[in-house]
Amino acid sequence: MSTSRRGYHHGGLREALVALALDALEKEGPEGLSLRGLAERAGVSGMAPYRHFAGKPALLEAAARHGFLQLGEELRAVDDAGDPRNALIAFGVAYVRFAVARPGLFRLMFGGPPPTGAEALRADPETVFGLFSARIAQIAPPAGRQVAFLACWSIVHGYASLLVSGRIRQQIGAPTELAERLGEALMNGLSAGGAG
Amino acid sequence: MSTSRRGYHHGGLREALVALALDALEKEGPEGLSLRGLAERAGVSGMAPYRHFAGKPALLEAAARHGFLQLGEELRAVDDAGDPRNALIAFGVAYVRFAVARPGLFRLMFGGPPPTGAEALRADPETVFGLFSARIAQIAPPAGRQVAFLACWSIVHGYASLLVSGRIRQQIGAPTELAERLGEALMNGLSAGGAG
DNA sequence: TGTACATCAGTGAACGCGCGTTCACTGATGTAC
DNA sequence: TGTACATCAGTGAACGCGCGTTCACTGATGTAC
Repeated sequence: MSTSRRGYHHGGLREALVALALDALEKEGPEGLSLRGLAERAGVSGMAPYRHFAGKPALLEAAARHGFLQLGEELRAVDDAGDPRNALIAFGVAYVRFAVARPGLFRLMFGGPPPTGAEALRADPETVFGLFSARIAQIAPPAGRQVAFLACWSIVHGYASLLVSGRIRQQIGAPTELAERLGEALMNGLSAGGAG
Repeated sequence: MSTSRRGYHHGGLREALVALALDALEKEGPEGLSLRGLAERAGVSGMAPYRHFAGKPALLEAAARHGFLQLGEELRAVDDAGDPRNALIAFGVAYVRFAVARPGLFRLMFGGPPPTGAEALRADPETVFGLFSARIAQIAPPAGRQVAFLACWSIVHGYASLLVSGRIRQQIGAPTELAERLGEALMNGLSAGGAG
């Protein structure tokens, strides 16, 4: 609304700061991110962010939450309730694609304990992974669901993490293609073993 | 040798600094680690570390290398060339045990790009995971080895990472027991699908 | 065994930096009457 | 429609801190002769 008018009031400073944080996350990594730097880039005094965030951890949490919501959307976009096996593989591919496209954000989201330790943030992944759970429930017997869920999330998260931390050279194959093959191998295991 | 004599010369400052770094890694996390703090804890001036390390990244690399060597040892200790399937599962359990016991070190080792980007450090995991490779070669056909290797490393690394970053509550089961079940599920998949 | 000297491993003061955060403030905005 | 006033969203100078790193130095050690 006041976005068009430049002046004393920024208008959408909160959203602008989160957007700049997401940008800086990729350029400088989670460690290099500073509140002052973001304020400067937003064209605003160093104190202005404190109008909108309690402090640096609060801003980081907002950025991480944004990431979880975005990841959730990208998973939903490839979901397929009719073919849960394919849906799970597609989730894995989307997860890896997300991590490779936004390694800084991915590291913020999963690199350590949540910035503020807020319950809400901790719950967010479970919202995202409610998608995983729902598809798993379609293919695994109740007793095997927990292990199947952990297996799916672990293999995909591990592959994404190893790519992002540079421990796997990407040249050995397109990440998304390999993610697909990993998913298939695991699917075989879950059905063969009954995951019990 | 001169360890017993306290005086101008510390004696084993390099080793002492690495040991203190490993300690601080668990108490303050990789981000909270400072060269000055370590020097102070070693009872030495702030400049003394520069006798032994080019700078902070060099010290971090030394600590990370220590971690990779240690992890390699712990994997070797549970190796079993006679039963590669069991050996791989035991590797996974040991890997998870390592991560849970030393989360700070684990995050340093795998949290981001290697501190100095040195080739030697990048190669270290491959030394460690030469163990994985050798056992995989015993159970997977040549064409499927790459995928099988990635699948093993990913599932175990992912589970360890999710535990360390607090995204999985440890209460849902003993980490090592779950690691074992994840390993079994994956083993089924690798043999059922031919991993080809 | 004694001496001279190179080298090694530390000291300690200081630098400049960027940070998160505080403080008291001021300009802009919106609303009640 | 106009005015008074509460509230909101910024300013800008300053604080104190801990950091990595520099500099010129000095005490301890070991070795050649």
